[in-house]
Amino acid sequence: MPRQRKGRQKIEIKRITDESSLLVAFSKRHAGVLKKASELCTLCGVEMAIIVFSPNKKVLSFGHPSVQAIVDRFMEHNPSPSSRTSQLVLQYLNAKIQELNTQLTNLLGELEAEKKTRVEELEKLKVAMLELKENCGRQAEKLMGERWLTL
Amino acid sequence: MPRQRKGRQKIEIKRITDESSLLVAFSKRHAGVLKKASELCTLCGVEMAIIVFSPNKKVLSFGHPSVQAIVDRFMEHNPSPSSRTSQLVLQYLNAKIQELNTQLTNLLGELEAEKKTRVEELEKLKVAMLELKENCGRQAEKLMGERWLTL
DNA sequence: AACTATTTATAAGA
DNA sequence: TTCTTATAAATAGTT
Repeated sequence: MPRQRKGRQKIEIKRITDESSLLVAFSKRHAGVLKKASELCTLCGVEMAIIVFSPNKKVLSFGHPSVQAIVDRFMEHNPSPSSRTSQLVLQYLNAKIQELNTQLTNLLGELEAEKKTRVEELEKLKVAMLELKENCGRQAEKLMGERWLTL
Repeated sequence: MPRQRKGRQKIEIKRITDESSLLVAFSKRHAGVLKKASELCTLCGVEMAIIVFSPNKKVLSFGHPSVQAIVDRFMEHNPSPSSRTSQLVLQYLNAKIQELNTQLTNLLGELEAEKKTRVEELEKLKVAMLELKENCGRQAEKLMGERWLTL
């Protein structure tokens, strides 16, 4: 090299104000973090995930064996409020369905019983009516027989 | 320093076999990764999270502003199969409940109608029976009247 | 946990 | 974005 250059300088760890320097720094350091992470995984055989929202609002992620696997495992240890809530909602809905099913079964039974009762009542009345009719005829015959005797 | 020491040596990036060396390396490198991550957050103002399952199976995590916030945001972008599934289950259960409610309403209506029909039929038969009874009496009177005339 | 020789990461420049 | 290089920072091996 023809002349001496500055090379790396010590920097203060605070928000970089110049936008383009920030993007360059992000790109380099993000790559650096991922490299260190993958080395950690290989050297120590551990499982881990990194999720980053870049300055351009893009989602960058790293995961060994996969981000999804790690996040899922994490959620088991630390369930989020929202997942707790949907667990509760699920339990509630299941209970509600059981309840409605029970109600339906009971109501169907009641309806069946009602229909059966109706048929039975009609049958009884039919029998009663036939008896009434017969009784009416017998009484008329008896009446007529008595008249003949008194004459 | 009294004598020259070896200092840092280049290592191959492959699983460390000696368990205690592995634990030491994990501890140092894990700290290193978290430091790099926190510098990245400060320098570039980005949000990120790191989740690690240590060799001792403990969950170690870093998050800016919080692991939960980052994971939640990530899940919105990349819903896991399990959360997709529970969304579907939720939809299904809600639909099922609507259906059961409709069935219940219909069944209640049917039961009401059945009861009403039963009452009406009984009423009609009662009226018919009374008519029959009266008719029977009238016919008897008529019969008796005829008899007196022929005598 | 501390030390330090050395490797590795990276800020600045091109 | 990518390469180069001087230098800061991380860390392997040792104590």
